[in-house]
Amino acid sequence: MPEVEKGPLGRRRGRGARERILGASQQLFRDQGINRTGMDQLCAVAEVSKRTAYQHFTSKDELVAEYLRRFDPEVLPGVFDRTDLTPRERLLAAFELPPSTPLCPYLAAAVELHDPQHPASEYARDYKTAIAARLTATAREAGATDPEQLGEQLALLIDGASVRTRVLDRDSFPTAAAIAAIIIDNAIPASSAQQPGDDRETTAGPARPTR
Amino acid sequence: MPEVEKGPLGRRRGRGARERILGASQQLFRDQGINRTGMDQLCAVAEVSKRTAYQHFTSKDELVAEYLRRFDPEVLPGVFDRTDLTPRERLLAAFELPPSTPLCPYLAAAVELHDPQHPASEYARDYKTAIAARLTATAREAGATDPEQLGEQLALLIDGASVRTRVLDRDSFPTAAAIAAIIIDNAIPASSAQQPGDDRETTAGPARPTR
DNA sequence: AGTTAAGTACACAGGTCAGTACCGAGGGGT
DNA sequence: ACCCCTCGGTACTGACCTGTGTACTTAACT
Repeated sequence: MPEVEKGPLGRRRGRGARERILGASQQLFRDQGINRTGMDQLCAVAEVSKRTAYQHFTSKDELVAEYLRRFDPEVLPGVFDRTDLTPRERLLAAFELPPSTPLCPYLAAAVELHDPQHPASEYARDYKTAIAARLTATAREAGATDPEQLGEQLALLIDGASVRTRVLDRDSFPTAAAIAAIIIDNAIPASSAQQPGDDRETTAGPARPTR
Repeated sequence: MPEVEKGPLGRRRGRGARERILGASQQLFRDQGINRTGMDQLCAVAEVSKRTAYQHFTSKDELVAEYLRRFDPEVLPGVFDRTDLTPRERLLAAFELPPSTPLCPYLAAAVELHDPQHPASEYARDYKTAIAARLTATAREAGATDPEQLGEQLALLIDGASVRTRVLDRDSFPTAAAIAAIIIDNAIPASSAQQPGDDRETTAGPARPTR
């Protein structure tokens, strides 16, 4: 029989059922979407019995919320901690995502669930606000005259690139990065704390890869 | 009983079942999403029997595809026909949508269906490409040095504003319009008839009307 | 050892959804 | 008046999905 391996020594698939469930959620929700992924299939992939799953998460909704909470310490936030980059470079680095990035899971969840009251939707809103705040802080660091505005604008560019990449099935982040380079330079008076006029040449590097 | 009115004179709700079905689709798919709208509810709202619905559309998938096809002659395309505006004004007018605009149905469908092979997904791709082409044409008319790039960029801004408005529950089109104003001026040489390559001074001028 | 927490297997309740079958009835054109 | 097309109502099938109940097995801790 296709028993995976729960022999007398294989400790029966281990003790960390919760981790395996969340791992399977990341894979399946990303590949198939939330609504099209049933708990049966999820448990099969996680190699966990359904009973166990519902002992860890009282409902699928709760699992979805926890699944989103799992992305917090990864993805974009890593960009803001790179002290080897100037603030301006950090703002642009947010657009250099690996080509396999599918669709921001928060956007996907908000659209799929279609219920602003759903805990996952509210958490998505919080996350988006937090990302914009991070961008705003970095924009302020970079010397933007209106950091709030620039942060919000950059956040919009990221979301636009993410959703457009999905719909067109073609990487749209270079296009967004080109826009970002323009509005960043436009939002910083002359040069916040450097020699004036010398940001023209630097943009030619990472700001040109449009499409 | 709450019979709506199909009395001996109420002509039984008329002959146009197909129109009522599509009308109900627009309302329900917009308000509840595609996946969360069942055919039973849809038929009830359309005041149409299920039998009739499946005589007009062989499946729900086909209905969804037809529902998307219905948006063609409306929404954005109306902007491009406004001859009372200059090309540049027409590009900006694309961001002045009524505040009740929920989420581009093509984006919603592509995310909800989660299947690039679905006819509706392919049609969404075609539509997005067509919109970008329209923007590109207008950008060329406005004298942009790289109309393809500007058209693609503006399309990304529209989609970003649309999806972000949904997720944040707050109108993001003004933010997108501010970005659009900057990149449009940045992409048009000086006043649409000068030598390219010198986009330095033009960016500071009318690129401020943000939120 | 023995106890307890965690996990397993499997069946099943209860609901929803897409799609169909059957029959009846109205309405419009000719 | 005729016929035929369209629409209505309703019950139904089969699939799938979330969530639960029950009895059993294993790992870890003391």
